[in-house]
Amino acid sequence: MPNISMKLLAKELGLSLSTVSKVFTDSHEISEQTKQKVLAMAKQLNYVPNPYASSLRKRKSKTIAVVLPEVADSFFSVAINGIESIAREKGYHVLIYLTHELFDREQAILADFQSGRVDGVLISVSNGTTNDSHINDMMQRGIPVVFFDRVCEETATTRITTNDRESGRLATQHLLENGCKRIAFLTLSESLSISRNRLDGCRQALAAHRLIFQENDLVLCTDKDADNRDIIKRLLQRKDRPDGIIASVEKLTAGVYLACRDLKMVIPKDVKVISFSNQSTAPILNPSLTTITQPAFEMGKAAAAALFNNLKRNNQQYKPETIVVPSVLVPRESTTGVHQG
Amino acid sequence: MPNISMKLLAKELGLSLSTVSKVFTDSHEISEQTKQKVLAMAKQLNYVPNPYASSLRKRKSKTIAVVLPEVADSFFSVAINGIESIAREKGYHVLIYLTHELFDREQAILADFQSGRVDGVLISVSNGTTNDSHINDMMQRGIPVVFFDRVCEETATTRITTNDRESGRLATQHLLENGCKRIAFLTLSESLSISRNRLDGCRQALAAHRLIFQENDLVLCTDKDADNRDIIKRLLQRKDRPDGIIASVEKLTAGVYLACRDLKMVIPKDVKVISFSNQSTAPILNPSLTTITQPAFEMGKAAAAALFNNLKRNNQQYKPETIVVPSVLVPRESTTGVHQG
DNA sequence: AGCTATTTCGCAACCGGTTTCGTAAATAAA
DNA sequence: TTTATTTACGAAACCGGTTGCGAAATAGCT
Repeated sequence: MPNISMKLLAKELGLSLSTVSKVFTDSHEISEQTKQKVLAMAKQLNYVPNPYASSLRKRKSKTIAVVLPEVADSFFSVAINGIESIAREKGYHVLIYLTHELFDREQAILADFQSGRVDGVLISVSNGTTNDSHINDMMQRGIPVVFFDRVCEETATTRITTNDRESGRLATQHLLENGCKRIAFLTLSESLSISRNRLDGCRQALAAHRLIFQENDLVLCTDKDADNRDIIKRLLQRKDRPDGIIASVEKLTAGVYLACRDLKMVIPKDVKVISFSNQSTAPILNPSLTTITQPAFEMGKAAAAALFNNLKRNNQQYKPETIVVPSVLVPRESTTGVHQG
Repeated sequence: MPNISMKLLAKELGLSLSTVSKVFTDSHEISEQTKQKVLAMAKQLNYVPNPYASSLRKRKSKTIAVVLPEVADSFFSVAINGIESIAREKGYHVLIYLTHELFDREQAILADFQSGRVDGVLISVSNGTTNDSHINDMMQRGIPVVFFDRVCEETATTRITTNDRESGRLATQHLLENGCKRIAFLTLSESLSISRNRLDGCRQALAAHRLIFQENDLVLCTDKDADNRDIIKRLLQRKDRPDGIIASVEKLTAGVYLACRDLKMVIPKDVKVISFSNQSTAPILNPSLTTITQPAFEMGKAAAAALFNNLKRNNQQYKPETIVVPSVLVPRESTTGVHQG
């Protein structure tokens, strides 16, 4: 049995195809009476209109794409929830794509969107993204793009970020206030906007305390946990070792804890640790982990909401506005030594 | 400027629309020479065929749906990676939908798929799913469905699970071998297949040791962390309190650790803890957490692979096969007291 | 009643590819 | 050279809705 089409529905009702179609677009041309009749029959036959036929004619897909580096990180997991929640509200569908931090894959994914597959794109750029021409191509084709979390700052469109610089500042200040004299900053990338901004904030805070950031305290880690553990161990074995560590991404936390364990160093006595993290296990780590927690769900929602705004006014000119959803610093034992609820 | 269409491309080349189309389907009817010419021009003009026009005519969307309870859990996050990796390999696109554990939302989502939006469905059923008629509807329409992780055992289609029962047995046995006399089993749902199976395994292991499971040692938790903390505290304050706890889902772990902290009970001395979890922080918890780790990535891949198999042979009859990807028990301090790497 | 305005619906073109079929030219077989 | 095949391409129908426009039916008005 072929899926029932609108044509079939029309024949069943003794109406024309166009009349039935107009019922579904809720056209004023159709009387309330026949609308009811059609809707009733549709429900009875379990009819669902073919979205692709509609997309073809209307040149709208009612679909957005979410392009992410990966979903291993708990930030993106939660962000997806936020995105999905408002997409569903608007009756949109969500396609998901992973770049695995590869620039060429990111380009290939966006290139496919030239086809009209999606009406808009939400993107958190990959680690290796060096330019934004693929993004601009999208927008020139009339497909709005909204950045979230990992943004391209030069690109003229809406950006949703958290207050990365401010958070970096706060994290550093928090360490200093808890007695740290020398702070190391762990990062995965020097090019990513969020990393740069967090580091900038760190530098600012140090400067405010008349300290300057030593360049060898900027530690570039890899995406392999085992390597990071070694890298951090070496950091902690230096004679001028830091007494405070900022892990600028969630996945570096484990390396710090394990390195300390290996070296029999005690957090926070020997070294204090603060991490940019959304992990729900932060309170039950030992010691519990002081975190800068990003508002992942809210950022997801804000990003989707902004995209739908840009979708509505379909001019090609989007204002390069940056919406900032602030992170919160949650102090715990790893910096304060103080145990709390 | 309208997006360039195949018709435009054809005109540009002085060829007919159908000829150009046949180039893209790599038809034998077209000479190698003109194929090259068309492809070259297509690349030059940056032409990407409209997927919806193609879907409409071919009655294939090259798209699959992934229906999940939520992505807050790290299991699903990683599973998505597995799914996406093989979908991309096959040239398929991935739509994602969240049920938020609501049965009616799950039904509504699947009902939409009657439209032909997707060629196949990967689903992990919601907590509240009580029957499988919506799944069967899908399959009768010729849309294959593959379960993963949270399956419906009665439904006649492919299922990807981990060895839940065996793992429940192993977890229990592990606790017993480490000296536990009385074991509590924390769960979120009594209806979910995975919970039931894990519990069954637990019962089996106890029986093998000539112990029987006390019904009040089955503790039903909620999805609110604060409540769970209290529930677990009450459990640990009973005079016949357990000396071993199995958390059958990841998100219950925090409750156990916090409850113990509140009561000044020491893991593993006072109570040993094992958790079904994929959290990367397990090794750095204090004490480090013994886990049963599900092979999330492999399950995602297996599920997608199975779906594509069912997609290929497009008969409506799918064999109700269950593919089991085994979990691994990683012993750590929370049960053994022994510190390791 | 006569005439215009409004409501309600059907016809047909259209969205952008896909595919069947027909045909002219090129090649092979007789 | 004639006939049978094969090769290479174009015309047109089609997938399943959407929409502009025209026409019939009804309502409103003098």
